[in-house]
Amino acid sequence: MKKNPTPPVRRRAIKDEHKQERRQAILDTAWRMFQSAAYEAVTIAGIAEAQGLAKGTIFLYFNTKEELFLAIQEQQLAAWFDAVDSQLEGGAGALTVAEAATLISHSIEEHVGVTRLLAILSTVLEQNVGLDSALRFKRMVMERLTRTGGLLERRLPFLRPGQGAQIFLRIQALIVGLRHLADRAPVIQKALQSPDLGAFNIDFDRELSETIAALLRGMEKET
Amino acid sequence: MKKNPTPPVRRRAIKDEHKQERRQAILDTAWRMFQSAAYEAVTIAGIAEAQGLAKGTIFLYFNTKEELFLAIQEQQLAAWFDAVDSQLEGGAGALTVAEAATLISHSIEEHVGVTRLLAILSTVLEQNVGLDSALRFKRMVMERLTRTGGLLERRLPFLRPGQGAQIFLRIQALIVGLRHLADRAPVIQKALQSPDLGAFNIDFDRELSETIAALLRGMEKET
Amino acid sequence: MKKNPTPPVRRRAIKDEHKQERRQAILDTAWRMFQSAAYEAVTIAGIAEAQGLAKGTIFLYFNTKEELFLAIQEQQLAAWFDAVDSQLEGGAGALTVAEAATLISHSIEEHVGVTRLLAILSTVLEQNVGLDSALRFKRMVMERLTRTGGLLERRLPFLRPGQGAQIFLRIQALIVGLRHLADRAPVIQKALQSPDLGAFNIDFDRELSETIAALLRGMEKET
Amino acid sequence: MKKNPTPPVRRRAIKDEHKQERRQAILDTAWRMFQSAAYEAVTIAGIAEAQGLAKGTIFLYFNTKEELFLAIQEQQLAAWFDAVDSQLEGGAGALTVAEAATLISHSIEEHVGVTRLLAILSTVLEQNVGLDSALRFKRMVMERLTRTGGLLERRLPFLRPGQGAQIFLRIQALIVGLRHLADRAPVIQKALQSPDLGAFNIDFDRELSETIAALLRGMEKET
DNA sequence: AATGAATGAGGATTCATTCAT
DNA sequence: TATGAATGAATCCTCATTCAT
Repeated sequence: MKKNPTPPVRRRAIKDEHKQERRQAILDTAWRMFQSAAYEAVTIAGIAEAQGLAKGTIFLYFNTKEELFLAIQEQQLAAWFDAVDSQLEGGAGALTVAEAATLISHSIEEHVGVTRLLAILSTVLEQNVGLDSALRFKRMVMERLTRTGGLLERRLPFLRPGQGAQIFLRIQALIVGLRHLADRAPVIQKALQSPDLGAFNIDFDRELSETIAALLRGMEKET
Repeated sequence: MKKNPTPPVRRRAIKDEHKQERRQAILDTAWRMFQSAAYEAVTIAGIAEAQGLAKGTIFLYFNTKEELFLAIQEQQLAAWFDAVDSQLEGGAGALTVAEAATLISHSIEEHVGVTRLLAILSTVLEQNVGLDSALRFKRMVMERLTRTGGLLERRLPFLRPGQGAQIFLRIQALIVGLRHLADRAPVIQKALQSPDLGAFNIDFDRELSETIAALLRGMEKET
Repeated sequence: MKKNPTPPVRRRAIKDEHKQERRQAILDTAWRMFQSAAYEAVTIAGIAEAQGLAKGTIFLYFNTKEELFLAIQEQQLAAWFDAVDSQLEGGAGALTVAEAATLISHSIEEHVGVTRLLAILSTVLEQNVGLDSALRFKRMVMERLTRTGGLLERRLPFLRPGQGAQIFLRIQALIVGLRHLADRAPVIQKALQSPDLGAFNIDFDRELSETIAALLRGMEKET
Repeated sequence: MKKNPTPPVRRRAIKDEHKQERRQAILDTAWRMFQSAAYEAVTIAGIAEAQGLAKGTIFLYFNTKEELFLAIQEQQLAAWFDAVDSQLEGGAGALTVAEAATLISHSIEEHVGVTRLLAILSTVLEQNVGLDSALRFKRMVMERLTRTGGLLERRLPFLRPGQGAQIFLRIQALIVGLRHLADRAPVIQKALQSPDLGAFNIDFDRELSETIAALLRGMEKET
């Protein structure tokens, strides 16, 4: 059935480099599938098939389904932090609160997937994961949070040391919460078409942006 | 086998009044069980048994498990709104932002269960309910949100019309997000014992309170 | 597809009597399947299908596959004890050791299945069973062992109190061991066709009978 | 990465002698692991790792996991026969039945592992081996059985030719059966704490010893 | 209205074994 | 010879929901 004269996929990943490639290919496939389906709908069997591998092979690279998606989250989160960092490092002078809020909320808008994963992080992903994976993930987040928080503090001089990271923690909470408000089940979608419920049709991006702005202003004033 | 001359529980709820009683009894039992167990751990079979009913009977009063818990959420949310309302109506003069933040966050602290339900509202409860239930629930929330939002606006004069409700929506998002951050799986719990990760051990109540305060201050300044 | 004008199987077992019937039907089916297949080859799905039930229904009657087979063992063992008892009660006078050995080993020959179950009792059946089932089973065995042991003591006057039961325990061990020697995998079967290995082709019944006889004689002499 | 000037382990076993060494090393490791874990818990991967080899390498020396353990059983059984032989050859005169029973049961007590392997011999080990391995194993057992049986006949003059081997076969059955009775699953362990079931808590060594004695007495009397 | 027996979908995971390198 | 990456078979059990009684 398969007659590729030149098989596009390496049969065996012997070298570390190739193993990394394969690991990444699995992550990419899973990530792609997750973007158009709910977490539960993305099965290991599906990922394996889509990737041209056997089910068992997936488990050579990830101990559990949850660890696989935690690894995805790790990368996506890192990508988001990268984006924010480069924005914050892009300039030197102090930002206005409005500018900072826009910068952050824009970066989030461009990483929608992260927010969907974030929304199931504690209830699903972190539930079936080894201590190693958990530690690795949390440490990565902590590190980036500290770093990016520091960068933010530099651009928002009213922030006291540590408040940068704290803001991002609060923003994370906001993201999860707003994701929940914005990702509505079909029935809810339908219900909210009722004119009297229009106010529930919130715009995730806009609402996030404004709330972040308010939050920053509030922390500024606090000083 | 059981020949109670005066059965303590009504066998059949014929009159509407009795049906309501039974419906409420089911809700109360489920609510009680949920307070000391995870949602998944509260099974229909368990509720039925605890209530002295048959499994099938539960489904005469609620179409799905999710509708049952949505009804609970409706009541608990109403109770919370009641508490906030009475607080806001208790006084007349303008509140400081700090006072308002304390008032709100205290009311939340006293309704922990609500926040736990809120955290699974969109991902679980709203996923398997009928349009009727969804509409009814959303309408109730909208109504209370508007009302309580109005009351808040009266006590925080810097708020523009509609901002009161908006604040509560933002707080809802915060609650969900912070719940997720605070309710950690055992592995995560263990991981966070690592000294370098201590900053992740957030105190739900305290963090919520402070963030609400910052948010209110920010919205005040906005004007 | 199924158009039985008069369905041969009751659809729902409401009355206790019918539930017992269904439970027994499941046991009978599983037992029948076990007699022509290895334990692992008898799957719950297979039993359910053969019985015209859904998989889940089996679990209404038995908590685990192992409990199901433990229940079978309970019945089969009881049947064997019944047979031995009736033999022992059939006469009154003292038996010779040879007569007793023959009586017992004959009864075993007529209950081959019991010995096959006995052979997997501790390694398989007792591994995934609730405390209740375990207790129930062990108590039943204990009771019958005591009873039948007592009967044996009456017919073999040289036995001291308690030795009857002890003999049956030793016989149980012998059965298990000889079963293991006699139930050979196909390769072993083939290997034992080699002339120099002929002595390994033991005859379960004969060997059991003779060993029991020797054992009884030895216990007689002991006195 | 590792540049040991004098590698402690031979990388490649070219000469037959070295192959034997490696084969034996694998057996020793597996045997050591089996002594503190259940058969299923001793995995090929585990053995390989403990031995510093790759999984695949194990299969260069043994066709299946079962053949590996059959080879272990072969050696351990031989060791046990050696022990018995040297005991039997140690003296010259006739033994009493009690002395013989003690001699044998003591030798078994000192080879607990053998009895544990014996208990899974026919149900597990012999199920997935090649004809060659099977033949080799059975022939070895036959040979030793004959030899040791002969030695026993010399020390127990009442035994007729062939009865020595027969006794050991019966003892093997007893061992298997008593192992099954003595090695109880945790639930069973718990169940047997019930006072009325105390009689099931048999002492393997003691029971084996007494039963062997009875068996020998019985065979003596038989003559 | 109440019961509770029956249903059935649904999926991760392990590990001996193979075989490309 | 050695490696170790890849394979893939194989199955129990839960529990919300339905529906015959």
